[in-house]
Amino acid sequence: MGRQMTEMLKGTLEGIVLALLTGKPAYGYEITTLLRDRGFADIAEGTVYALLVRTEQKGLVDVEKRPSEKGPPRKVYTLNTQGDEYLKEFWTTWSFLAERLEQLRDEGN
Amino acid sequence: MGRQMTEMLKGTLEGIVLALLTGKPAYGYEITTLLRDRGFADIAEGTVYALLVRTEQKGLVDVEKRPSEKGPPRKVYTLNTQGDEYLKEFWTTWSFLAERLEQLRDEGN
DNA sequence: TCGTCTACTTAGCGTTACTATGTACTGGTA
DNA sequence: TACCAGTACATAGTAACGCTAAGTAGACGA
Repeated sequence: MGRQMTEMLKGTLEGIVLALLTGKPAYGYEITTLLRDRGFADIAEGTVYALLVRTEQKGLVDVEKRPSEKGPPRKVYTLNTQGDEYLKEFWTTWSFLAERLEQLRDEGN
Repeated sequence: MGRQMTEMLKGTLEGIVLALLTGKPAYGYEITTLLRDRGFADIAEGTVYALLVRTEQKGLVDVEKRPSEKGPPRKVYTLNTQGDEYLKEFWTTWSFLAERLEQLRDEGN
């Protein structure tokens, strides 16, 4: 992973994961594959699990343990009301930043 | 400053500052005011100075000391060739991220 | 003299993503 | 049976970055 991308993901990866959870609950391993499918090929598993633990501690997601046919039990994460609220703030913050950056890039010639 | 914004600025603030330097050299204090004018009202001075030190150590900018009429001498930063290269990479990285996020937001309903 | 504006510096902190490694279960195959 | 790949989660240690807070220092007006 490039250094720039690593730093840029700080703060955004959380939003990305929460956005992936809107409407459809998912478990950690599943989320890492979803991320890979979306082009985030180099995000380490450990990163995702640590992030999920944090979001749970912040009370943004509800967790349910379900047996798997293929391995250890899955921890299924569901976005709750607080998480939805938090995600809205995320989009607001991101929009602000994206607008300023777009403007800067346009000026760049 | 919101926690989300603080985290999101990691990685992007550097690009923002380098972008501000394209074409027109500037000194630290000036850059903080430029940032404020652009809506980044809450970015601490210390943050900017530390960032400038880092960019200098990475060899992305050239520095020149010039006397000021109103206080201590200014350290004027100019984007050099390496910095320009780095900024290009920044835009590439950011575009990638912005596209994925835009897509995610669109799906969000 | 005091406060304000200009201008830069730095030590310590919290948060985050990455690296690396480990545990544990299932199923296929040699 | 032994081994390996795939599934699924966990965690200790590290690097990088932005923030807080405090400081130094010069110019200038009240």
